[in-house]
Formats: sequence, structure tokens, C-alpha cells
Amino acid sequence: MQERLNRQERKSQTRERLIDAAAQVFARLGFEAASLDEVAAAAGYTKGAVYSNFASKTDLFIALIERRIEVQSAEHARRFQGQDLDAMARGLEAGPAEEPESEKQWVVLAIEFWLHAMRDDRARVLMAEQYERARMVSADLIASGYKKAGQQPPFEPRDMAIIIEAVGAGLAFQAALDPAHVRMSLQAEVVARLLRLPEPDVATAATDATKPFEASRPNS
Amino acid sequence: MQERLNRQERKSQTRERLIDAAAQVFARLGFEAASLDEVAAAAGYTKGAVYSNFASKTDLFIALIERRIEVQSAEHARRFQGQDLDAMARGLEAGPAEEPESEKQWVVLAIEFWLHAMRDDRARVLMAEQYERARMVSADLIASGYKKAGQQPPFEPRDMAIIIEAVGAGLAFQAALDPAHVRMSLQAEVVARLLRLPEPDVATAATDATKPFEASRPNS
DNA sequence: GTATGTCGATACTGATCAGTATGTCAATAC
DNA sequence: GTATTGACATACTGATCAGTATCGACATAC
Repeated sequence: MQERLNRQERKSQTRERLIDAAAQVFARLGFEAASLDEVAAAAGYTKGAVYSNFASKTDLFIALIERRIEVQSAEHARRFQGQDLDAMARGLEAGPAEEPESEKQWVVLAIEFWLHAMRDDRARVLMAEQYERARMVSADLIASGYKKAGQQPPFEPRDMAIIIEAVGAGLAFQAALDPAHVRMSLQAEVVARLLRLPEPDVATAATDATKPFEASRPNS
Repeated sequence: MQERLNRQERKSQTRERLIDAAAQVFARLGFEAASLDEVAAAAGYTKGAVYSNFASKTDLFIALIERRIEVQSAEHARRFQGQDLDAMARGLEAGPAEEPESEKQWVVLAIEFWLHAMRDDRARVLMAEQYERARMVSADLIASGYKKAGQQPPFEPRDMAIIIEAVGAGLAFQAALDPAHVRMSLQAEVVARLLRLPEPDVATAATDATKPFEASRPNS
């Protein structure tokens, strides 16, 4: 049952298993409330394995998020690269790629890490960079989508990326609290409405298509 | 310096001070990492005062959120009641009512409580009910705003309330990570576009006309 | 006045847990 | 083969902390 592995292979296998277990346990109990004993046990090891692979509890958390970021970035690129606007909107309608349970686990972990990031600058910068990279990828896709369609975006592509992410995150937040009252499918509807330019209302469409809505005063 | 207060007054004063202190300490350290000794000390008491006023640490957290809900609901109603759509949109542009530091504290606490709610049904139901009530108030305001304007909303008023909240929360989430790259003022812009307000120029020209679109470099 | 009950302080307990020190065994090196 | 190194297990430490038990002071009741 147990493969013959050399040191390096076995160590990275242990590392992966610990990270998987940490994802489960941190999501279930929260980072602070979770103990490394429980994480190690969930992976079939003891705490010694944790400290042999990670410098600290926080380090394990960061490794977990870093791995997630890699997976997610690849997934994100794979899913939307080279698509036109309509296809992107339809992609959103399809909802998340994962099963709901796993998806919710990642939402909780992202929030947990966000809170951690509010108090730990290393984590904050890591997460901020991840979001910024994702925004730039999305913004490029959006910009080239509009260019192909020969149309003007209603907001700067970069702002559109921010907005789409915001709507998704904000809906997930509310839906997790109260799924009976909040439909995640609203995200696709909102985005479709924001993306699709030729609206029946000719007068506003004409003005809006030429100039984006003016910015309000700069934030403090 | 210390007023003469009867028992009831003094007790509720103690309670308020403990809740204030808990807001500070929980926001700074997180609910789990914060100790009741520190909360009590921040309020000028000892842990005995906490357990004389609250059944448990969780109970204190819930009392804190309940009080916040009351304040926020009153504020929300006061701010938007009886306004038309234009005025509501302009109200959003004005940003949060509180100073940024206090505002951020409440964002963090709301997220912290949300995470708590993911694992504690009592907290989840409380928070879900709060959001649902706020949605209904907003939906009514939106519905009557459209009725007055003689227009059709692009989404059901209740869904619009959900969306506006989602955009605000999602932007706050990103802005807290990376204020240099995310403008909170996007919320007002998105909402204005979704509401499809008739010509914002009249109302906003006076204040905003001098600021052309220049979104990509927010000063921070 | 005296009695009573309440609020909050003090002191303690039992449990938990991150991190460390050391041991053990297997893989690698020679 | 023997020596060495590395990965993980075991055992321990020091510290923290929620919750409890008890006590004193003071407001209220009579």
C-alpha cells in the first residue's frame, strides 16, 4: 500500500497531506481554534511532522494559501483565456468549478486568511498581490473582449474586474449566511447587465458608451 | 468625576464600557486570540465584571453585534428614509458616515462575526435576520423610489438591495487589503449605473464637473 | 441603624496548545 | 558493511486562558 519513495518524494507527500488536512481543519474550526495536533492527526501524522515541514502554525497557513493561489490562478486562466465577452458571462453563469462543499470551504478559508492579513503584513501583501494579479488578468480579458466587439467598456477594464470580484464575493458572503434568501446566480445577471452595452434605452446607451460615468471625488 | 449612579445605571454603564472595549480588542486581535482579561482591562475592570454581565465570551460577542445592529439600523433608516433615488445614490457617494478608522474596525468585526456565524448557528441566524431586515428596508426604499420616478427597476428591488450590499462589502474587502488599488467610490458608480438614474449631471455637475474621469491612480 | 443582595475584584483550577528537545528508524553515503 | 543524515514520533515545558469560587464593598430595603 505504501509506495517506495525516496526522501524528497516522501517529504513532499507529507507536506501535501498536511496542507490538505490543514485546509479541512482550519476551515472547520478556524485558524486560532484549530490545533496542530488535530491537523497532524487528520493527515495521519503527529505534530513532529508539522514542525519538520513548516516553521510555525502561521507558516503552514501561508503555505496553504499559496498553494491555493497557484491552483486557482491556473484554473482562472484556463477557464477564461481567449474567450469573448458573451462566453465569459456565460462562464460566470455556470457558477464555481468545484462542488459546493469544497467551494464553501475555500470561501471560509479565504475569509479566515483575509482576517489574518488584517493583522499580519506578510499575509496582507501576499493576498493583495494575488488579487492584483487576478485583476490584471481579468482586466486584459475584458479589454480585449471589448476591443474585439468594437465597443467601449462602461468602466475601465481594471475597475470592471474589481467590480465583478466584489459582486461575487459580496454575494457569497450573504448567501453563506442565508442561502434561502440570496441567489448566487445574481452575479451572472449583474455582470451581464454591466458588460452588455447595447441596452434598449437608446439615449443613455449613446452617452454612456462614449464616456464612462464620471468619477466621484477621490477617496480619502 | 465619578457620577452618583444607582445600581441599574451603573451596571448598564459597565456593560456598555465592556462592549466598547470588546469591540476594540476583538477587532484588533480577533475573537479567539483576544482574552477577556484584556477586554476587561481595556474597559477599566477585571474579568469578574465580564462574567457578572455576560454569560460567556461568545455571549459578549453577540451582545456587541446586537448593539451594533441597532445603531446601524437606526442610522440606515435615518439616512435613506423618504429619499428619492438620486438622493440615495448621492448618499452612497458620500461614503460611510463614520471616520475611516472606526469604519474599518466595524468591517473587521462584521467579518469576524460572519466567520463565527459559519460555525455557530445562533450567531448565523442572528446575522442572517439582520441582513434580511436591512434588505427589506432597502427594497422598500428602492421600490418607492422607482415608483415615484415612474420607472421600472432593472432587477427586483429586493435583488437590488442584495446587489448594492454585495458591491459595498466586496469592495470593502478588496480595499482593506490594498487601498492603493481599490477605490471604494466605485460602489456609488456601479449603483448609479445599475439604477440607471436619469442624467446625473444636474445634481452632481456642481460638485463633480471639475473632476474628469481619471480612475487608475487613486492617491492614498 | 441593621440586614440583604448585587456588582465587581481576587485568586484559583483545569485544560489546552505552540513550540522544543530528544529519540528512533530508515534512507543515503562511503 | 558502517557511518551519517533526515524525517517523523514521543515526551515535555512554559504560558495562556475561559470559566469558577469566594470575598468585600456598597447600594438598597426595612
